[in-house]
Amino acid sequence: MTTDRDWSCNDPQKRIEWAAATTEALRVLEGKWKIIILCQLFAAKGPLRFSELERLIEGVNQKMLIQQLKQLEKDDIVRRTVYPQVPPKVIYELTETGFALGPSIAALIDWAEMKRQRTVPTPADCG
Amino acid sequence: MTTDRDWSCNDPQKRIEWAAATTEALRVLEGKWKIIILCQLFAAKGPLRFSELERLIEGVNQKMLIQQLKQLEKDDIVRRTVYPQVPPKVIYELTETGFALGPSIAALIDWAEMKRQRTVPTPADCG
DNA sequence: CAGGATCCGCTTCGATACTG
DNA sequence: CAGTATCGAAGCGGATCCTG
Repeated sequence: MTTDRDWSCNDPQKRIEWAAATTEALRVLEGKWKIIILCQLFAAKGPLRFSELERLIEGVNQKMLIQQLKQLEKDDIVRRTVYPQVPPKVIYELTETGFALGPSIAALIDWAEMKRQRTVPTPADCG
Repeated sequence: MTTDRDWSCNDPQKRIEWAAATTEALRVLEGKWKIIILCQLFAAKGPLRFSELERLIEGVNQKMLIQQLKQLEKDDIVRRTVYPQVPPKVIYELTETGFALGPSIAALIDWAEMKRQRTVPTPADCG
């Protein structure tokens, strides 16, 4: 893991520039559902249909899902493929850039799992 | 890396339950500035003062920074320590749970860096 | 099935001004 | 320095109706 990498910088001005550039790059992940969408796409290990995403992501509605997918597509994180048939079929999958997020997503999923195991079996539940 | 881990599940119902639980766990990272804040705290390899965070995170305003930090504190991701002195000094640092996000954060930073290097030197700039 | 368009209320965000 | 208070702007969420 790269946990021990050193991003700090002796030059305060460069440190701020680095921070600004990082902020800018992460801006494409802004949006309430984007990381969750990416988690599901990554965990699926393959393309997902719109309806599958909708079912996997609890609490999202069509409008928001479409909006966030559009932005991810525009930012070249996911690719949208339309099959010209009736009824229509549209699949979403990670682009190369999106797939490069794999390590982050995997680590996030692991973290979520750990957090869940740590918080679910609370002693308070035993009365 | 855990990129080759298998989170998929043969049982569709369990797959949906897993997705819901993951969504729920990731909810604490919702908010426009949280991941960016965590990136900066992680890259700093130590506590940061409020004013330092403010300087490092371009585009954030005091109100949002305070709000997001408060939520992160409530969710036990960051710890807030007040030094009772004049002028006031408050530091923020990762808790154990927050620090456990290290691998994700590190990978996100790497991704941002890669994305930057890939998109900045665009051939279009050469006319 | 996979959207698109619009309206509406709610929540979040952003800018400025002010406080201990 | 590290916050609060306030207010307008933007984003989110739900409902409804429509297209191919």
